[in-house]
Parts: sequence; structure tokens; C-alpha cells
Amino acid sequence: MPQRGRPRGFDREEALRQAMEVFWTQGYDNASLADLTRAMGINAPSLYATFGSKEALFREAVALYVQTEGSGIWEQVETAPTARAAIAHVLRATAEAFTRGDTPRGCMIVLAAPQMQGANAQVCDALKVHRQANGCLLERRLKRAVEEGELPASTDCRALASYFATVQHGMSIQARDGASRETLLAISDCAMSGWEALTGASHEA
Amino acid sequence: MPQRGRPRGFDREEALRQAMEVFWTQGYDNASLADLTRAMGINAPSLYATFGSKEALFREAVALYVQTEGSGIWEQVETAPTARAAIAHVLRATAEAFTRGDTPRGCMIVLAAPQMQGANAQVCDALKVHRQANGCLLERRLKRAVEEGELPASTDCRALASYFATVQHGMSIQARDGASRETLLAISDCAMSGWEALTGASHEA
DNA sequence: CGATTTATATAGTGATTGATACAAAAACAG
DNA sequence: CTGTTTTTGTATCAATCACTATATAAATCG
Repeated sequence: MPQRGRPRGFDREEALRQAMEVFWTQGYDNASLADLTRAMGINAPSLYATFGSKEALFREAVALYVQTEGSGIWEQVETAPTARAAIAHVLRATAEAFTRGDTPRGCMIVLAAPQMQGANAQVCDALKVHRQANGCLLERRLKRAVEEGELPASTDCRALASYFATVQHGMSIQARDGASRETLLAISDCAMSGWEALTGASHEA
Repeated sequence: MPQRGRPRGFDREEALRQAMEVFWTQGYDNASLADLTRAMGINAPSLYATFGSKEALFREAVALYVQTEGSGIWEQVETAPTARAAIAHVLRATAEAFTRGDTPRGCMIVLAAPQMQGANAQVCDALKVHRQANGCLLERRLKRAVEEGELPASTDCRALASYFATVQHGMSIQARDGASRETLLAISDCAMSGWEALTGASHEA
């Protein structure tokens, strides 16, 4: 019994992708139900029957964003041969992802709801969790590099992770302000050029 | 003829300061007229008679922010003896300003309206102008350092300015996410530790 | 076919949005 | 005092917000 009643007249994933793009460009507050339903090509009752509420739709959109857009940025952190290569890839992939042209500029996780206080504290907090997860991912990778001997034991992995996360977050603002791909790549080069001074691993390639 | 009619029953500057704090914590969209009038201690007609509109009030709040909160961060860029000292001060002052405790965390210019599209494109664009002005300020200071011999002629001042602006912007996100003053100071130290590698001025102090 | 089940479109819910009409209140000028 | 001017509080404006009640449309089941 695959389905009993009237079949759904739209593609759930495609509608969710459209909603994600609206939230990505407009943010959570500024994206109205009218904006969402227009972009998704459905009416409000279909949206609520399928996704539950605006907040639930946003959470699904965030999950889709992390899975599709974010994966290209963070997926190689664990598998990269060195911590240095891992972080360099994160920054370079960020510069490219933020200036793809067919998607909104900057990171949805950073830009969609930066206001902690007010009506949508839970939504903002959900994004904060994602941001901090990325910072922890970097920190864990750096700690592994210390264990493996790539970096000296004196390395302040927490500080380094916060630093590179800060650069990655700041690139969202730059991208929204119109920075070109070349500019963002130059920024990531600047961030990486201090690697030896940061880690004391001047003997590493 | 100092005044003709009924005198104003509240302090204009104090009310503006309260409005600034609401916009700072909640952002432009999320700050409702009810939030603003409650914090300012006045009713809506007084607000409109004094400031014109919500957008005009926001612009005045931004100007007040730049003048009061932002000055401590950017005022020494021109007067600092070296570009290195200037930028180090910007980052250190940023770490302190974003964690003062009695003011909201992070930069109002970065956090109050990051959505370019939608209802408030003009408001967002006004903030973008301020952000880019800071980047240009850094770039001009770096170019002066090249002219004065502090930095080699090969220095890419545009890229360096974008890089440090990116770090400064990213610190707003970190501050909103709860980063401590020590963490932000460590981030600024990380950003500065690559100075020699970035500028090729390894012989400078 | 009729019965059931699910999705759709229309229309409208109360609440809140930014912004005002209006008249009383509080100062001055004459 | 009587006008004039400006601010104030109350009460409200149309528009929009997120959300839903209701009835019809479109499918399967028996």
C-alpha cells in the first residue's frame, strides 16, 4: 500500500530546495510564508501538511544545506593527509562555494539568523550549534595532527580552530558584500600563510 | 526663540541610545516598533515626530554606534606609528569591545541586517557601506606603510586589508556565539602572528 | 459503482507589523 | 485671559504576519 489518497502534486525535495534558497538569501525572519509558497510553487496548506511549520521547514532546509552545500567544504577535514591540507581545503572550498554564481553568496548557517534575542532564539541557537560543530571539527583535526606528530605538542589547538573558524565566518560577510572569488582566495591564502608562525612547524612543507 | 510649543518630555540622545541597543541585540527586522518604544520609554507618535520612521531611526542609531562604539576600534588606525601596530590595535580593541559585558556582543554593523534581498535592501546596503569603509581605511593605512618603507613595495595591500577585515567581521559571529575575551584575543594574536609571512617584513619588530 | 483517504485551493483566522488621526496637554506670544 | 505651537497619550489605520477551517479534487479500496 504505497499510497492511499490523492497523490502529492509537487516534488517534496525540490520544494524544500526552493525553500532553502529563500531562507539562504532572505534569512529566517525576512522570508515570509508568501515568499516561501511562491518560490515552492505550492499553497500554505500544502506547506504545513508536508513540513509542519515555518520553523520545521527551516530546520529541514538547514539540514539540506549542511548535507549539500556544506559537505563540499567540510567533508575532507578528516580524510585530508595533514591538518594543514585539511584547513587549506576548507578555506579554498569556502571561497569557491561562496562565489558559485548560481547560489546565494555566503553561508546560510552564518547569515540566516544572527540575532540571538527576540522571537526566534531557538532558530538562532540551532544555527549556533552547527557553527560550533565546525569549530570542534577543526579542533579535533588539529589535536589529531599533534598526536600524529604533524604539529608540536605545544600547539594551542583550541585557539587555532577558533581562528580559522573566524576567518571562515568572516568570509560570509565579505561574500555578501560582493567580494570576488579571487579576493576570497587571497584571503584564504593570507590566513594560511601564517601557518608556520602559528604552529611552530616551520620544517613542514 | 528656543522653543515655542510644549517641550519634549524625554531626552532625545538617551532615547536614541536605547534604540541603538535594541537594534544592536535584535537586528533591524526583529526589532519591532513595540520593542523600540518600550525600550525608549516613549509612544509611537513621539518616535515618529522625533526620528521620522523606523528606518531613519535605525540610520541615526548606526551613526551613533559608529561614533561611540566603533571609534575605540578604528580611531587609532591613522595615528598608530606603524601599520602593524594599527591593525594589532584594531583586533585587540575588537576583542575587548565585543566582550564588554554591559553592551551586546559583536558588531552592530555586521550583525544587524545581513540580508541583502528582501524588504530592507537599503538598510543592509547602508551597513555594507560602513563595512567597506573600514576595509578601505585598512588598505589606505597599509599603502601608507609601503610609502613610508615599513612594508615592501610588493605588498598586496588590498588582499591584506580584506584579510584583516574578514577576521574582524568573523569575530562578531564568534562573540555572538559566546566566545570569551580570552578566545577573541587569542584569535587576534593568531591573525597577527602571520604578519612577517604576510608582508615579507621579517626584519621588522 | 460507493466509501475512504489524502492533497489541494479558497478563504479567512486572530495577532502583529509599521505608521497615523485625533484631541487633550503644556509651553509660549500677545 | 485668548490664540498658537508643539508634544503627548489613546486609539486605530490598512497591511502583513504565521497559520488553519472548510470544502472540493483525485487517488485507492471493496
